[in-house]
This record gives sequence, C-alpha cells and structure tokens, in this order.
Amino acid sequence: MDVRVQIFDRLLEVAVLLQHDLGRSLGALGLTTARAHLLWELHRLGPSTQRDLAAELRVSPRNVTGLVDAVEAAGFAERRSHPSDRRATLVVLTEHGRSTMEQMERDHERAAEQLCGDLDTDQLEDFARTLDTVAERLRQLVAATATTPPRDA
Amino acid sequence: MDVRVQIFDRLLEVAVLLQHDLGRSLGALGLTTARAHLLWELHRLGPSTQRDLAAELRVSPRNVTGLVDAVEAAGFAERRSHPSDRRATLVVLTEHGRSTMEQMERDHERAAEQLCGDLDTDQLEDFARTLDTVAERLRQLVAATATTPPRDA
DNA sequence: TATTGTTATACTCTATAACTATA
DNA sequence: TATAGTTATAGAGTATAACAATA
Repeated sequence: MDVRVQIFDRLLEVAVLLQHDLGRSLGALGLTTARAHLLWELHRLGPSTQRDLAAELRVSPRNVTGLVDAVEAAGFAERRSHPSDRRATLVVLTEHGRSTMEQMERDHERAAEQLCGDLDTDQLEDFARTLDTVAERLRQLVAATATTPPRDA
Repeated sequence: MDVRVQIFDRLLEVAVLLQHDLGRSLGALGLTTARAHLLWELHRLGPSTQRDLAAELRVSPRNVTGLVDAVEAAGFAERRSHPSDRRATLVVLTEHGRSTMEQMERDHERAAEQLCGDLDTDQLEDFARTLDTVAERLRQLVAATATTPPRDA
C-alpha cells in the first residue's frame, strides 16, 4: 500500500482512538468532548462572543447556545454583557473553569508522555515538523470546502 | 513547549479537522461517520455478528442495532441468519455497499495525495514509522483503560 | 446460567428556520 | 438591512436497563 494512504488511514484510526481516550478522561472532569472543546478555546482565546466561538469550533451559533448553557449550569463559565454591543454576549471562564483547563493541560502532558515519552527527541522533532505540514494542508482543505458547500460549477 | 505536547495537541487538532472533512465527503455518499465506520469494518472483516461489530467499533450492542437498521434501510448491508448460532445475526455488505466502500477507498487515496502528495518519500516513511509507534501506544492505552472502567483499587 | 440482539428510555451533539433585540 | 443570540423542531449517536430467544 502507498505510504501516503497508510498515513491517512493511520491518522483516521488515531482520531477515533483519541476521541475514545479523551472522552474517558473528560468524564472524570465532568465534561463531554464538545463542552471541553468550547472551554479549551475560551482558555486559549480569552473572553469571546458566542459568534466567535461558533466560528472557532465550526459549529452553528445555535449549538453554541446549548453548549454555553451546559457549561454555565455546571459552573465552568459565565455569560457577561458585551461592553460595546448590547446584542452580543461575552463568555468567560470562571475560576473553576480556569483550574479545570489547567488540569486538562496537565492531563495532556501526561498523555503526551505516555504516547511518545521514550522516543528519540530528534525523531520526534522530525515527526512534529511533518505533522505540522500535514495539519496545515488539512486546515486549508477544510477551509476551502467549508466555503463551497453545494457548489454546482 | 515540549515537542511531545506539541505533537499531542496537533494530533487532537488533526482529529477534529479530519472529522469535519470526512463528514462532508461521506455526505456525498449518503453516509454519516458512524455508519461509514460500521461499513468500513464490514468491508475489512467480512460478514460479522453485531456483537463483533460492537467490540470493533467500541460502542454498545444497542447502538449497533440502530446503525445496522440504518445501513440496511439504505441498502448498504443486509442481515443474514447465522449458520450455527440462531441467536446471532450476520451482517453482510450488499453489492451497493461493497462498491461504496471501494469508492471510499478511492476517496482516501485522493485525500492522502492532497495531504502529503509532494512530500519527500523518505520523510514520509520516517513519519509513517513514528506514527505507527504512537498509534500502537494509543491502542494499548485505550485497551488498558477500557477494561478498567470504574476501578476503585 | 450466559449470551445475542431487541424494546424502552434518556441525554448529547448537531442542524435549519423563524424570531427578538440591537446595530 | 444586517447581525447576535434565542426559541422551535428534528435527526443522529450514544448509553443503561429490562427482556426474549437461544446456547
């Protein structure tokens, strides 16, 4: 089999396995994958409007309403009024949300250690470089097709 | 940031992006991710009991009932009686299911070409080797935690 | 008694469309 | 007129628990 296809299929497998493993460890924090993803972006970007979160997560604005409802009810984040646009809502992490994201960062470090802990550092740096290239292609691919939904040309 | 953590986070991002991209191309075939995954395993394993499919997909037997209902209604697969165990059901691909899986293989080849088409072959072989190692660790990790659900020791 | 698949029930993620308040 | 978020509605994936048929 072509090495490219082998890589693609292996990436697919890793995606499925990561989802399973993550789901489990997130459950221990009282989170689902979708909610953790939202909180993660909030942690990364700081206070954000729901509109921005929808774009970042590539889901519908309606979906964000539900996710924010859930993380707000569980005390991970809060809605604040936007200072200059009264239509908009700012979503911000609570202290509980912030410390949970820090825990998640530690969990990632532990998982990263388990996955490639005793591999050679040079080897890992080559791997990371190629992975970055592939991820960038994939980002472009998704962006290109996302803006061309039906397309009958 | 540690290169291991960088790799882990990038793998997570790739998982999310792949899911988005796959979802789109599967829609064109009249499939969802979960149903395509079931048909893919059927293509890979040949006729299988629902029990085996549940284990392979790491979902509940009840879930498989619903997925098989859906792919059967859409003509991708059929239920057959098991020759030696009257409790069990064999799920088999129809001709339509088989040709759809072949189309999906071709789609994978095209996607693989787009993701790493013009990268150096030696570089890709190193990448594939490390990716295989990481995938194997992940498989072990998932298997280890899957068999120890609550665990209060 | 254990196993295969199903019915019953419930929760979550996701989407589109219509609506309200604001820009 | 356009935008931010919500209510309404619907489909899909997932899980556990109880049950029937069979091993």
